[in-house]
Amino acid sequence: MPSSSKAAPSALAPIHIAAFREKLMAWYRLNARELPWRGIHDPYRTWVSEIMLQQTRVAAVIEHYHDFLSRFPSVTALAAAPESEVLAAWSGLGYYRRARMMHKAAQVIAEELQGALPESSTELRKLPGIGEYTCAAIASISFGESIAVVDGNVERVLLRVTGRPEEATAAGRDFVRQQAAALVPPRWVRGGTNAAGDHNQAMMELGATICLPRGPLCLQCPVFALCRTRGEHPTPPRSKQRSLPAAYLLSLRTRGKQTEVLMEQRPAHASLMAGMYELPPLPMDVVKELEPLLRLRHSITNTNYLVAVFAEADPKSYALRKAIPTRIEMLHWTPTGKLGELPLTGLARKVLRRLKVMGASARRKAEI
DNA sequence: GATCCGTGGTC
DNA sequence: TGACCAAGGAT
Repeated sequence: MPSSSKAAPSALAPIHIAAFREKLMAWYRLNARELPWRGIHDPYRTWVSEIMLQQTRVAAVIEHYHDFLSRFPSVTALAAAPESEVLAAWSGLGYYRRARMMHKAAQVIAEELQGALPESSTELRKLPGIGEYTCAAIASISFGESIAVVDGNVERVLLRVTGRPEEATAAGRDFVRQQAAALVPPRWVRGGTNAAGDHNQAMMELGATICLPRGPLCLQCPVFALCRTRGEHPTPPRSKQRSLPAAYLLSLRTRGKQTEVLMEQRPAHASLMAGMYELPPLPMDVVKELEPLLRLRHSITNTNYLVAVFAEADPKSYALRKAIPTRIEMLHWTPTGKLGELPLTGLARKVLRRLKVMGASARRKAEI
């Protein structure tokens, strides 16, 4: 334990830096997960993976990564696509601003940079959606630049290893940045080995698989011997969640051979999921006596929605449809086969799949 | 610097 | 069930 008020020597001693790197890399070579964006040599794909991975779990990214790339195989293809298609491919990943900004950045790259990503962190940083972490990640992984990444994993690893108490201050962040910078190896790229890029990925991998937020697996940790805390690292409490009921209408009709479903577009100026499509929301008082087709939970940031989906009890009645409070211009009958092309909210996508209105592979069918 | 932006798995 | 979390960025 670092204890005491006497300037605990929290920075890693220089002698330990080489040892840390070597132990980390030896571990990484044996234990790196095989991920779709590992071992590729395509800056565009690395960029896509890094944007998708922002605040998003690996499993969720894997579900979208291949589909996104088959729809938009290159920067120029992405730049040429309508925004709604980009959002449709992003549906379910959340933080839709990421998709909008990446789309804009692709247009800048296509129009001003001859379709090639900038190769330095400084130039990458100028693109929309690419911040301090992402520019360093792409520059090191794709181009071998010796620059440290600091994400949530790296921060946790370094605070634990050095024993510095967590402080949400500029000084605390500076400390972590300096430690990370001291650890990145110099540029060295030869035949499939990229010292800085591999080191950065190894740091994140250690945080993601060993130095876990709770219950770190210290006995499996390659740098256990160098660690000051052995996993002690209290984290500040978060704001607490609330639960709210929500109701939606599932309304289907037949036109010729097609089944259509009534969808509602969210306002273009909404702060949340602007312009995306969902099932029409119903006022709670309209449905309070009714039995839903489906109940499920859906959490958005700090709110846990207790969702119920209703259909007309009598198919010839329009009682629920008439109860939709939204302006009619925002409502659209959509053939079920085209749902995959629509920028659906994650909740709408989840409900439509659960009720088999939309197949899990509807997107692929729509492509053909 | 604080706040906002989504989701779904896990326990 | 509620709490917690995951490779941040923009404003």
